[in-house]
Amino acid sequence: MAKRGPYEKGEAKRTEILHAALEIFAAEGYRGTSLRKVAARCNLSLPGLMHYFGSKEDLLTQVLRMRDETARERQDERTSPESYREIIREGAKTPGLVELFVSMAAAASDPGHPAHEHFSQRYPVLRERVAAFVRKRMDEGRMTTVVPPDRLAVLLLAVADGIQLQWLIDRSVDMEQPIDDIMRLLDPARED
Amino acid sequence: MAKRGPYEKGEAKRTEILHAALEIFAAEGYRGTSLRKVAARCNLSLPGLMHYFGSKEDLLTQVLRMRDETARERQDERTSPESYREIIREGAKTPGLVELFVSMAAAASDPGHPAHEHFSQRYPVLRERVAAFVRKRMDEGRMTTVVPPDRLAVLLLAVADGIQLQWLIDRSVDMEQPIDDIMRLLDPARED
DNA sequence: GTCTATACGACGATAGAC
DNA sequence: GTCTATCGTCGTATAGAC
Repeated sequence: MAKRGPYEKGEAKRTEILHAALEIFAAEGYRGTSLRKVAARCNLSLPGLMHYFGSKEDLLTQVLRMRDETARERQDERTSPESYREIIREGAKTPGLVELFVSMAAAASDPGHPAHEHFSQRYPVLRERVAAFVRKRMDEGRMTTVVPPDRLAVLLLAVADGIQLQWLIDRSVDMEQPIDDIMRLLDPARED
Repeated sequence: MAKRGPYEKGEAKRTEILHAALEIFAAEGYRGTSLRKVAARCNLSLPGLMHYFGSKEDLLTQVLRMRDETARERQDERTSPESYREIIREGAKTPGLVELFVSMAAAASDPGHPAHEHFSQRYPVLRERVAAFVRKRMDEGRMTTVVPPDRLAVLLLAVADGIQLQWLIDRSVDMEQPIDDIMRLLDPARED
């Protein structure tokens, strides 16, 4: 561990590729972006790029994973309507990545897809985190208890994903408003 | 108009192709299904199929359009939580078509995509239909008025789309439960 | 381990004959 | 209206240089 390992250069290149891929897909979208373009950006031949990633889907999966991790780091441990909005606001800046996320999620419905495991793990984790937040709010008396936390978590995640789908088609759709609306509807102190 | 036009056979073949495409994509999913497979099913060469549709995306767009129309016919004019659930229940039988819908929606975020116009028209229509339903419920005093109908429509559609995304990854997710939950949350007569 | 060169099969698309 | 033939590009696989 004292001496730097033999993989130092490789790891750096791997990261460079992931960043380049993220950039290109963010700019040009999922469709019409080829691995050869990504390879060229990294001054690499196509097989040179494939040395690091088993397949295109493998590369894309790791792009999503990296994106997920940086988003989580920024958010730390706290979950709140504000961090919720923050993530959405961040996504609004990069339509290409939202498109990538949605396309990958659809493709990953096949259990054989490399990203299937990623999403299979991701959703339960997100659900549990949201459920924990909901429970806290309930304890504070700031959230209705007519629907149990785990089901409320599914509902809240659905709102976030679904609004992104509508926004992809029509950028004038406000992605934060529905978040505000659902939170207000869940507030027991609201005046009807 | 009295005599049948010269397009009679062509129209029949066109419909046959659309049905074959829908079948194959429902069975094998969006990914990994080629036009050559669809052409073979119709006893046609690839260029023979392309004669009817300008491009693959064009064909897929018309598949979605056809699917949409049959769904609407079944539903008639009435919009209700029950018809809402009915559509979802129908979708649950054909994961391949749900995947197709989601993938197309993502791809159609590009204004140049053939399906962009389809989705651009579809969402406002759906929103208005749901909003009309919401307004009726409000008038009957069976729905909260804290959030205006048009915003509630966006919210309800987001729930429906979002839950499909979660279900694509994890088929054990109940797609009807969140619908029930949100309707309950919107009911002013609910006991908190 | 890192990378280039080359080749393969399949895809969507097009040109032109019949 | 439908075909055969062909094109360019895609993701992928293999051989081998350094």
